[in-house]
Amino acid sequence: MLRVSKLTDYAVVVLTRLSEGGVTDDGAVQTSPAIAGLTGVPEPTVAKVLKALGTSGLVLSQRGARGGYRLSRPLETISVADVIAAVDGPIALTACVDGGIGGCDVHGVCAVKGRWDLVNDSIRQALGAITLADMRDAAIPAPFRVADLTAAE
Amino acid sequence: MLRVSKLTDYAVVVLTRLSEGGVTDDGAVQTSPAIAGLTGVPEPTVAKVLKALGTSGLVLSQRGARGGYRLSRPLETISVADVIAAVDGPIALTACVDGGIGGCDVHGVCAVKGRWDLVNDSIRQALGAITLADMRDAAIPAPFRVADLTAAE
DNA sequence: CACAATCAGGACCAAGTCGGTCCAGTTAGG
DNA sequence: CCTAACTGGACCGACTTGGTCCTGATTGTG
Repeated sequence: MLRVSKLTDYAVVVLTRLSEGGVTDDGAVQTSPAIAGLTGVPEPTVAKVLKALGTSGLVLSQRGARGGYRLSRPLETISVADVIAAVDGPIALTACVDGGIGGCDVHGVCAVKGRWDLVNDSIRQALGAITLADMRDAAIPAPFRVADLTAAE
Repeated sequence: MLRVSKLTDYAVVVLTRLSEGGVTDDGAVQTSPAIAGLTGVPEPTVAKVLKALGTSGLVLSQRGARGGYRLSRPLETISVADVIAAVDGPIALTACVDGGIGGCDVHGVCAVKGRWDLVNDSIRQALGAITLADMRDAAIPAPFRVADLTAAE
């Protein structure tokens, strides 16, 4: 099905919310409970997503009292590939990818060694070309966008 | 992780093998056990993959004794998207896609409604542009291929 | 100086899906 | 008429995923 995890979906919501400053724009950072309340996503899940995002450097964290999270970069510079890589790990469609951990069951007759590489590259390229700003704009009214990649079959 | 199922991987192997005619090219069709023996994939799994491929029309089946499977189209005209759609179902990265079954938990505040559409379209385009022939050629020696989509970042 | 708020990192468990197997039925050739 | 092979389904075990919670570290505030 080629699905991305629900966590990635939440990450997009959270990042978009972070970019909008929240209801009370008294400071630069927003807390996990505040974001949870604004997005409707359960608090522990929000915290989990924020942690993964922080580890990957997509958001900056301020610890201690009056702490919270804020974006490290504007939405326009964050690609979908970045979010997926942060939450779901590296983008690779199959188990036997570039590096190749070597866990192929059919190693002797494996006919697909490395074949998915160009597919993976193509996916990475497609995902790297779409930013969160594009996704945000796509949800609004929207028939006036560049339509650069939407000319699919 | 954006992974495709292992079944899809097997499907590529099986289809490639079908295109090569097998060891004994006495007829046009190849049986499931024969393909299993040639690829190393377990026979029941091969049968399952072939069935899904047959349902989608990617392979043609001949029932009865001396029956078997054969490709309905040359590898050059079968895209990765076709295989994924046949084995894993329609390509959609998230639960709430175009049609929208309406099972959104956070329906009231769901901030991603329709946002993934252009991502899905981009993925479909990328996957539709790569044929099984491309993947087959990529596994051989191979720095002399068209390099049409391999110019990723 | 002590307390409270908040992030950090992990373990943990339930649930859904996926991979894989098998069985009964149907078709076609020898 | 019997055998070989596809067809379609049910079925079960295992893995990953989604989600929760707990303990510890850090920092601003009273």
